[in-house]
Amino acid sequence: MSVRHGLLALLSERPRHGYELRAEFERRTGSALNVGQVYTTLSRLERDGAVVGTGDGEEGRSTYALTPAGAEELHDWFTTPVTRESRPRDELAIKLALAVGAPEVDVPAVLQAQRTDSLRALQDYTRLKARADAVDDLAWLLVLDALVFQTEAEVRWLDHCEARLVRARAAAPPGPAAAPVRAPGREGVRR
Amino acid sequence: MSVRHGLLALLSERPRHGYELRAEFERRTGSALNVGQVYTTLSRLERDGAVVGTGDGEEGRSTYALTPAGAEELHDWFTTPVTRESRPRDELAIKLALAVGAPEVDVPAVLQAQRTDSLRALQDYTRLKARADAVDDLAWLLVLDALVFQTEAEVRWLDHCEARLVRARAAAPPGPAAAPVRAPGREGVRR
DNA sequence: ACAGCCATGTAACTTGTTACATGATTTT
DNA sequence: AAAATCATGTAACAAGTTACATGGCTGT
Repeated sequence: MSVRHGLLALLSERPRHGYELRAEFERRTGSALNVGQVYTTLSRLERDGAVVGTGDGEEGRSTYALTPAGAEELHDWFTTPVTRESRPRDELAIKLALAVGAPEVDVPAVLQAQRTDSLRALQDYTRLKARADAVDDLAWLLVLDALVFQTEAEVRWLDHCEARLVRARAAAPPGPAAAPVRAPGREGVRR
Repeated sequence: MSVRHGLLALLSERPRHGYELRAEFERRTGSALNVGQVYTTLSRLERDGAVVGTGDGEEGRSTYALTPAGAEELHDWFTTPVTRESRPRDELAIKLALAVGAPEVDVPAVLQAQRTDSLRALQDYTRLKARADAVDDLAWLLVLDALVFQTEAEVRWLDHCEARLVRARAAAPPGPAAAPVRAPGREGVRR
């Protein structure tokens, strides 16, 4: 619900209309946002009593403002940490976890392709950061920092995966050997 | 589409039925999966010709198998890197980016709450890793490594945010001073 | 007999997303 | 005059998620 709460956050500064919300959201978070979604989200927010739309006289250009209920929802968002359980599935981790068990999958190639892409992305972020530093845009700088930190961690993880794979192959190299011990059951990270 | 492709990956090893798919998916990826979603996803896969269900005689227990089309879709998944653009929005980054502009938001408190939660999660993962190491479950180990790397990066980023905030406040401390320069426009990470 | 797990499936709903239709205003 | 951008909205759909209904099998 990043879009929903993001719109609430922008409306907490002052009332705005849809197109402006989209532009501000993209400018500060660097996350593209389809205009259509702004309007669908705004109607849902209005339905839930979190915002009110002031039908500005004629057609077109209706401005939305935060209600007390919306302010409360926003406050809850800011004070509740983002837990791992609340995040969407990590597609890359799932892909690798299932790749090592699937037949006919060249796992090192998968790792290499991913690393190449991540390193390229890292260069882009560094370039963008230099530009963002010049104009002193705090919000966008924080987002870029996050992207850099995450991508660096990803590259390190990919290296780590390769090392683990080498070790695993050394332990039980060719053909169908004795079936490895299976984990009996585990819990904890479950959503 | 992690679930869709994840199911394809499991079916590439051998045909399975729904309940078993759910159990294997959870066991290897540590990502909880509602049984209902397995069945809805399987029917979509069947609709798209990626799997075939063998209506096993009587009611109950129908087994699903990969088709050539499904194998191709799976191959594409494995060979295409996960780009930043294809990932879901980063809720935490968005939250912080908008928090620094919103009035009446205690940003340091937000950072602190998030850090506490992340550090707690980090401890959990370390404990789980010790257990996973013992039973030698490669897939699950890779997933845990990813969680650790990501969470560590997140904590470092939170520290970094705090430092940036301090610097920003030192540069333009109290009341409404001269309006800071606005970024004129920027593009690149857009989806 | 009953609790609990194995197993399959459906209905309803939410969020996110794209594509499209429409028109006003601004720039070239 | 034409092109681009501002601006609002609707329709349709994909993916994920929850809750529910149903029934078989197993262990106590």
